[in-house]
Amino acid sequence: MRKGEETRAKILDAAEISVLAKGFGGTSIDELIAETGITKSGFFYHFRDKNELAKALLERYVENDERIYDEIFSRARELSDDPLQAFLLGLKLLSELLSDLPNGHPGCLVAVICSHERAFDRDIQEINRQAALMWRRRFGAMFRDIMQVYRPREPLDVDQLADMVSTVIEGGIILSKALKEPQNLPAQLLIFRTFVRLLFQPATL
Amino acid sequence: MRKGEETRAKILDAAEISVLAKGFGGTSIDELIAETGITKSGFFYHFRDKNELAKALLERYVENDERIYDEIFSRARELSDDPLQAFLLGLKLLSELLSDLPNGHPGCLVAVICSHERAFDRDIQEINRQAALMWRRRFGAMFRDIMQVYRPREPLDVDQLADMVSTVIEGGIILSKALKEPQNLPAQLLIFRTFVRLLFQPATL
DNA sequence: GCGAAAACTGTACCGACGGTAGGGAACCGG
DNA sequence: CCGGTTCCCTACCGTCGGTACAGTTTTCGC
Repeated sequence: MRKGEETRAKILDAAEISVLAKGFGGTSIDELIAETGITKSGFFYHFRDKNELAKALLERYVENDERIYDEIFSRARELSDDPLQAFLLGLKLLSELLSDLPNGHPGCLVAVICSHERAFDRDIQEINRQAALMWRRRFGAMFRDIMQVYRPREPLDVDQLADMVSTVIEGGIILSKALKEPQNLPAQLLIFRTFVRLLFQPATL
Repeated sequence: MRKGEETRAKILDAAEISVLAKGFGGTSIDELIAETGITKSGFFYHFRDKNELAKALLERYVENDERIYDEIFSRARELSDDPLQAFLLGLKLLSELLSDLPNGHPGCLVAVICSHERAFDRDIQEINRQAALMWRRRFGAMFRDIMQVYRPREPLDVDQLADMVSTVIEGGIILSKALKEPQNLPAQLLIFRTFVRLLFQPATL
């Protein structure tokens, strides 16, 4: 029982690395079984087909993603009672975390799935959608808290503003990869941070 | 001679649709030749292999992309002499264009290539990088023009600010797809527009 | 209208890959 | 020691990317 989960995890580890580097089509099952030292039958014992592998991979990825966000923003919350300051601090911490990754962000599985749309069944697309909705809820709640205290200088839809956090992260990942400038993603996050600060800054002068 | 280019274009048309929908791995040559009514030998007469197809596809995509940006922002420039107003107008026009696409943005080939990194040779990755650099130059020039007239409320790196345009577009495409909300991308662009307006707005009150 | 190049077609083949089928075997807790 | 879990082994299938190469049609310049 525990052995099975161990093997499963090893497969998922190898698959995640390969998928983020080469896409799903570029990831062969033969390659995964070679890397994990398992046989083909062993692989298909754990996953009915490649689609189920993708599903398990995405589920694990999203869970982990949520955990990281939980950690960062709860830590930021501990450091400041003010919801705006806590959010800005959270963005800073996230930016630093991303900046410390030696080879840059390895890529977002949600984005990879989006680039393959039709190749996956509705299950997977629904997991993807729910992941994006969870981001929206998370950051939306933060902006609502902020708006209890600060008035934005421009009226903006809270959900759209919340989506912008994900937008900047996903877009930043792509640009970092295209430009081969890993520091681009954390930089983009900091610019967004400046925008948010500007948005809720009380009118000075 | 002209016939050859016609066939080539037909292949590229079919390939672009399929690649944006299913990724490169999900696009089979057999499928492309079926759709264009060509034979396999005919396909390989035009493209040595799949990699060369990808290269031609990306080159064509980037050229077209540049053309669209040229049109939109030169039109915006005609409508306003003020560089800030022209840029804000350009974003608005772009947002409207994207909003009018019935099924949303079909996807960005540059982003697809990024999700497949290792599967392509350096040629293609270099084209991708150059495309992102051209975006940076384009929008960077606009922001420099703006800064000749307006002082930003916060000091920001011009290139990073320029990259943010691409970031929001790429990220918006992904989020629109993940959420299955095509209107998300134009909405994100408008939020960014608000941010830019805020950034260069002279301090009021 | 003719000859040469361009633009294909047809056929046969290869290895890699995703996936299926089914018969085991080692391990492990009760 | 039984039985489930967790695999391994072998053999096989269809699809796909790609090669090889000979033959045919289409197009274009002269």
